Amino acid sequence: MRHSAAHVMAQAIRELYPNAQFAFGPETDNGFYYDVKIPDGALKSEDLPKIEKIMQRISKGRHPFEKKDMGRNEALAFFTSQEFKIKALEGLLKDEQSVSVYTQDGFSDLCRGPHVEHTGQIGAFTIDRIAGAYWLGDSKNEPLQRVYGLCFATKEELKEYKTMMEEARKRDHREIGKKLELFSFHEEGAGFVFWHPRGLTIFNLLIEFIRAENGKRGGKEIKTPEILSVDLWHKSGHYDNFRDNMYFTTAEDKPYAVKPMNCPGSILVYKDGLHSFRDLPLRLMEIGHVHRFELSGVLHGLFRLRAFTQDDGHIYCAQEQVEGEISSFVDAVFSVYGVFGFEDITVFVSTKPEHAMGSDEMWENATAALKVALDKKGVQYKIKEGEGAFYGPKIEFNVKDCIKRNWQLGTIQVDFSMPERFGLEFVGSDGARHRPVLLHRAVLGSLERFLGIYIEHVAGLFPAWIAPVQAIILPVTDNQNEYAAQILAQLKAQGIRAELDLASERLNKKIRNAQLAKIPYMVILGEKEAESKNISVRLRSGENVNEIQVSQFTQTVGGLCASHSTLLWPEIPPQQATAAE
RNA sequence: GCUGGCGUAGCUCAGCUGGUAGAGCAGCUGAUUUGUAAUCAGCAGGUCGGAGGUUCAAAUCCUCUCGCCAGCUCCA
Repeated sequence: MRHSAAHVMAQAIRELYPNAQFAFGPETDNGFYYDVKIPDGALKSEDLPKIEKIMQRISKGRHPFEKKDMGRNEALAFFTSQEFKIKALEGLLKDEQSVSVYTQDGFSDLCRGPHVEHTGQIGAFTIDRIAGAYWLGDSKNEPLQRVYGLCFATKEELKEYKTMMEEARKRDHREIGKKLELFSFHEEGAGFVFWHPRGLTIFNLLIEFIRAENGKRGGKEIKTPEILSVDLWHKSGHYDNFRDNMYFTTAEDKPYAVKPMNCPGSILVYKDGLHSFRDLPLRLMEIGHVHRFELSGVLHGLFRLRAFTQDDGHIYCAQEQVEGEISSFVDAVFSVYGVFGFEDITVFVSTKPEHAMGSDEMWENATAALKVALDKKGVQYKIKEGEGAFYGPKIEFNVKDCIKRNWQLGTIQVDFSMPERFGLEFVGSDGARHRPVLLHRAVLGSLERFLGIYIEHVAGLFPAWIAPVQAIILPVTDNQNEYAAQILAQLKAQGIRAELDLASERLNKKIRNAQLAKIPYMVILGEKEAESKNISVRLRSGENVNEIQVSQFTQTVGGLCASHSTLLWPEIPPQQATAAE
């Protein structure tokens, strides 16, 4: 349907620009696009509504899509005025005996199909935007204009999608990060994030959380240097495979590299001593800060940085322990994601790529171990053929956020290559030296990216346990300032991250400011509270819990935080995350 | 990196075809002492991203550069 819509769009564009040249026009996840070239001109944004209008007309005409097979030479003759179709026939399709051509309403296009029966079946669509593209996606080739359309079976779905996009725009973590004073970016360091006090509070709480999770599961934390001799990176293979993404520096004429990954450092720690089979599996975790050079055009808020922090881990184990380690890692992933409200998790197993190290037997064993571990747990997964790392197969974990976008987070990879390159060993029960298997794993991946995703997932409405400011105290008048200061001290003494608003403003304004800062608890202190020595609490969700004791508040909040609850108050349903102001 | 768009006060933005900058919010000061989403008034705040150039005159035009945004770097 979407692909058929692309043909209809091409027809509409040809009507506006009769000599338009068409390249490729496939479907996308939510619509379609077509790459076009307008000789001696360009499509303008004013053209989009016109195109859409013509498309509506064509659609209403219910013109049938007719398929015709023709020989390659016949097609070459047929498309003489379409330079890109010729190029396609002479390039990509040069080995084909015959190709197919689809025609609707007098417009013919080279196409493998299939198509819907007639143009009335292309559903609800709209022309979205124009962007730049190149013939075959190579910037050395001729520039084209890519016209994007959205297309869904029904108007309702189209509308739903538009609403979702609007919602996504409002949740943009870059905007929320600015409004909530979490972090900033500066020209002086493109691609590097500057954490502000509130953002760093969240970041540190996240580390604290993941550190505890790792510890619970037998992880031992290490920390390795950020700059290491280039020799090490030659040995690890990063210099050969990853050099373009690395930063280099020199001191005393010796070349160094800033680490883009933590594994070589971890391996040096492992190698610093002899290991018995009794030590395995050895799970070395590292909250590692890595630098990776990325092309300027791909930088994107916290999602794509040039320096970020991984909740990395390297597990050294015997071959027969791999399955068990995978199994417990999967448990960890599901458990951790659940805490953040990511319930919809998709699992992929990526298999041997074209360029790979190690024997087929090794790959088969490792891939089988991954699959068996997942099967035994009853975890459904999909295969990504040939998408594994060059050193081993991997499992990838995707989550769906509350507006149904997919994100890849954790991964666990089996590595036979590094243990070989670095000559890793352990002494087995037989007294002989054996080679351990290395598992690379990360639950959250990049903490920065994870926080970006999480910010958008909750639209900045952090649960109490990770909210940078948990409570703000709002005296109704200056007469309560002194009482408010006492309450502040009490809350802080109980470990609540609290602040006090002493501005000479009305309560309404203070509440508004607190709401905009998305602070979970507003502690309101007026004459009544000062007298009774109680506090009244307004929840961010609008509910009130009036006239309670401070200890009741701190115990309740403490309990909710300890369990990482998403509730703001017991028995009050959690706040629906919306991007509203 | 490439293509296109954008860059004006801390933030969000206005500033027509060139005549050397303006609003709201935030900030500061004062008044007000207020009970569940914006009290009033005053003040202060900008080498218009940066560097060149055209011009009597540049935020406005040109060149370069930096950054941001969208897209591309799979796909008849």
